[in-house]
Amino acid sequence: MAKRTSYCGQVSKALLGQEVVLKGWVQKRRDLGDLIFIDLRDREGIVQVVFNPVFSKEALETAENIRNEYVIEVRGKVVERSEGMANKKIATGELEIEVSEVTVLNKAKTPPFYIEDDLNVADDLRLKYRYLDLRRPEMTKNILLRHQITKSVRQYLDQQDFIDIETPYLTKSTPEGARDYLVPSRVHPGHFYALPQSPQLFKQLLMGAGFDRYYQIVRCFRDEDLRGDRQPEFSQIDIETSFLEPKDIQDFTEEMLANVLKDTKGIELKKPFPRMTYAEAMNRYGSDKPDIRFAMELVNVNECVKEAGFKVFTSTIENGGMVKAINAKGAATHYSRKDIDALGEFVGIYGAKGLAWMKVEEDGLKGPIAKFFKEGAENLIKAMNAEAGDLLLFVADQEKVVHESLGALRVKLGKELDLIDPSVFAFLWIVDWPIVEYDEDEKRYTAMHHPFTMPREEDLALLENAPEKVLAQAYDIVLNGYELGGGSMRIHQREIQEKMFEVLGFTKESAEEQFGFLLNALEYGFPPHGGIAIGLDRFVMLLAGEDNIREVIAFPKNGRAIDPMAEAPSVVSQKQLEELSIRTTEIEEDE
RNA sequence: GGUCUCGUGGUGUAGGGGUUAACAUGUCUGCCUGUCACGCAGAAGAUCGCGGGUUCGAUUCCCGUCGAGACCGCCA
Repeated sequence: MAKRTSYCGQVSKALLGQEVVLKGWVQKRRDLGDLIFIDLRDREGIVQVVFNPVFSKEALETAENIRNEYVIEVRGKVVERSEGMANKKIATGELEIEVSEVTVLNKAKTPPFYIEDDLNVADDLRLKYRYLDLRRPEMTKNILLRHQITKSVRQYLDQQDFIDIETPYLTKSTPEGARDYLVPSRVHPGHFYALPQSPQLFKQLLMGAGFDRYYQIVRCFRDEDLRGDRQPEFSQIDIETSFLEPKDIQDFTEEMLANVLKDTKGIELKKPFPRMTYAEAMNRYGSDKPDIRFAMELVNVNECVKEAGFKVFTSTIENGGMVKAINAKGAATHYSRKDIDALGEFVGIYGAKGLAWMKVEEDGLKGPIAKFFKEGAENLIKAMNAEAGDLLLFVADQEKVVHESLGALRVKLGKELDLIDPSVFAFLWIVDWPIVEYDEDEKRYTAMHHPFTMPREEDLALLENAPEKVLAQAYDIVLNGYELGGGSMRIHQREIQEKMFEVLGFTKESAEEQFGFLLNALEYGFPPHGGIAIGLDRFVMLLAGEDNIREVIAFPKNGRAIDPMAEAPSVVSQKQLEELSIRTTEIEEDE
């Protein structure tokens, strides 16, 4: 077997006239009889190779039996295609290879789907044959981009004196947060490890150990239902530092992200990124991860509507709720009555009991409820910054419902009305998060970020009696409407950490049992510290222009956490279970 | 856990109470020396997801089930 001299996709004019050896997969064979063209593909691209009895009769005869996805090796001369024969669609389109020798390295069955971009097949089929799916140039490109991104991140963090340290995957289950993936211990019957939801405690303890600046590109595991931007195992760029302020951490994070954008997309980001408080984000966008690439902000219209005599609005306000609206600019003609009804159903998903609407026309407001607003129309139009052709959409409810429903509607309309420039990367910090929120189901406070987050110094006194008013030294980084990452300053004093556990409903004993090692460590000279974690999969997804993180993970799970290729999860033998002292309650179907 | 949508040759779709189940693409065979969505001629390929019901008759209607997708819940 001859040595490869070039990737197919990297054949260039510099090689003109030279003999090359290429190895790759047959993308397409075009058989014209005594003349055969093959598009040969490898990870870098495609080049056309030509079989002609003038170059080699033997090679032509071999080529007659070659089929798609065969792995072949060709030897031949790089030549310029004759006038008018260039293919502008591929990078190597002005060149081709005159083949003098060909070897079939391996045959291939006809693949279950065609290896091409813009594929239209069921996701499960793609996942079952993921190794074929990954041959598709757009998938190869995504995986290569992922590599470029992690390379850029590592380079930057290394330059900044961060130390890459591994942390355990077999660790301890904790009650807070997501459901854990458990791993049974053979050596200790009835005992289980948990796979980490994040290396949170370990990275804090590394600060306690004095490493000062840590990073790790690390797998995290959460046993929750999947979404387009959520997989049961996912990767974080995990960072922790000692002795820094939130601003320092945000600054180097921005620089790191900006470097990646520059290295991989050639885009120069403006720094610093904008900052917005959590309260403002909820108020203006109805979301803690607003997409600020377009406006259509939520407007509180309580003052404009409370006197109007429209009972739904007035009674909501009287009962402590609110009325907010968004202005779908110029959408009045795009949306029929039926379309608006559909929008009403959409906000219903988020608990809104209805969607009121009015169309703005030259001579005022129109629509079934317009009659209530004859008086205050001017004010309303002004508040909504409205003009003829606009569609005003209102939700009246308790704050949470108003924000969630209108926030979601805003995003939906932003897409439908094509208000979003997909080439823009809009980063944003969300700061001043509440430290806890009240969980109605569990009748207790739960940590909004995590239980180790440091409250603002000035709010510490409130922790005892009004924890819901305490703001955290926490910050999320948002990109194009996705939560890209989040971080915080951590508690480094035992008393405050104990107080926090108390607020979260832990008894002294349970706190000691779950997190005793952390509490102990805090007593041995623990430095002030804080950090951040960036969701790598989402970051790659957004830079790749995809809308599902499956597209940037080599071997992802499907929507039900199954790997259709490896057929995981699967039943295991009775012997294995016995070794682990495990008895299952489900009846196994296939062994 | 909930709501909604979908399940028809390898793949993607159309169809519809009685059909030879249609189309595109792929596959196979033959012809073809400038193709690149090659072309031309021909061929093979489907128990219409599975189970039950209604009916003289079901791939079509109904119920269940399994599978897939989207969203909600969940994801500190």
